[in-house]
Amino acid sequence: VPELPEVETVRRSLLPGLYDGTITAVEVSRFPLRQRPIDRAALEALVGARFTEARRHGKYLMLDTSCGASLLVHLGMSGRLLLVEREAPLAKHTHVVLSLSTGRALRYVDPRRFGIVRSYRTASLPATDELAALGPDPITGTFDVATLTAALETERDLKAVLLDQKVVAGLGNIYVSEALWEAKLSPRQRGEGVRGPQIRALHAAIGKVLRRAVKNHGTSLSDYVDATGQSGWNQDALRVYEKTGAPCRRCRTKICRIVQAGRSTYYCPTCQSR
DNA sequence: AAACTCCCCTGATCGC
DNA sequence: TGCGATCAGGGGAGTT
Repeated sequence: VPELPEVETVRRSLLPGLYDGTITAVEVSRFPLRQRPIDRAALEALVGARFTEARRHGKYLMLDTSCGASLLVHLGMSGRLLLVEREAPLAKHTHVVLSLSTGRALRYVDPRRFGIVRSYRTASLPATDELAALGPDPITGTFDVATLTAALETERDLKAVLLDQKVVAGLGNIYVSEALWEAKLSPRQRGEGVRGPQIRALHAAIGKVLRRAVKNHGTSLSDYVDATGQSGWNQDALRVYEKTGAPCRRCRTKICRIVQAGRSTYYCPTCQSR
């Protein structure tokens, strides 16, 4: 499940090599990504350009090029962005290949096709359907206690608020559970019931779990790997996610799993009681 | 506004 | 050994 730390790890692992050479060819599969056909012509317009910057906002990667267009990538559930030798074996479910003059290739692989690979004018990226409504990035952006406080003025529960990409961009199912455990807050607590000190604790917890996960090169629970095919090791640092029945590290109570909005939430019923 | 349901999609897993 | 059902969760869309 690629969330902010996994996408950031992909971004960093692209940097050795991404800016070298120019794009020489584009190939796309016949399958749609997220129910929309891949825009072959828009991607082919990148031929001749070179990558100049690799940026990230939440779970989105923005790869700027010298022609004024950017590649916008979202990994969805099962997406992989790989920078490999041109001749490396082609993985099943490879949907986009950008060949580089260096003999390498940027490949997008996504079995479930929930992801996005699109090209936009760099200047228009902030106004795109994908990015326009995104909340601040909690690592690089302006996600502060005041922003979180305002977002918590709601009857929605904490799980729903933190998963909402309009509130803060980059948290997914894993890191919401982890941040709420860190802050000792119940995922079922309503936003408006959270008081000042708890809001500060939650804000700090979000930063802490995300920074730790980035340091650990992301969480490789199922099949997440970076752009060079390397796994992360943050799964060894998880406190609650997929830890049903294991003892809470703080109080030894067994970790519980509940379902909220059709998604699993893991938490300690004792030290996250409110 | 927010909750609800349904949908997309493949691979792993499980029961028979 | 295979085969269908179930589950996983990133989103979006439509309805209440």
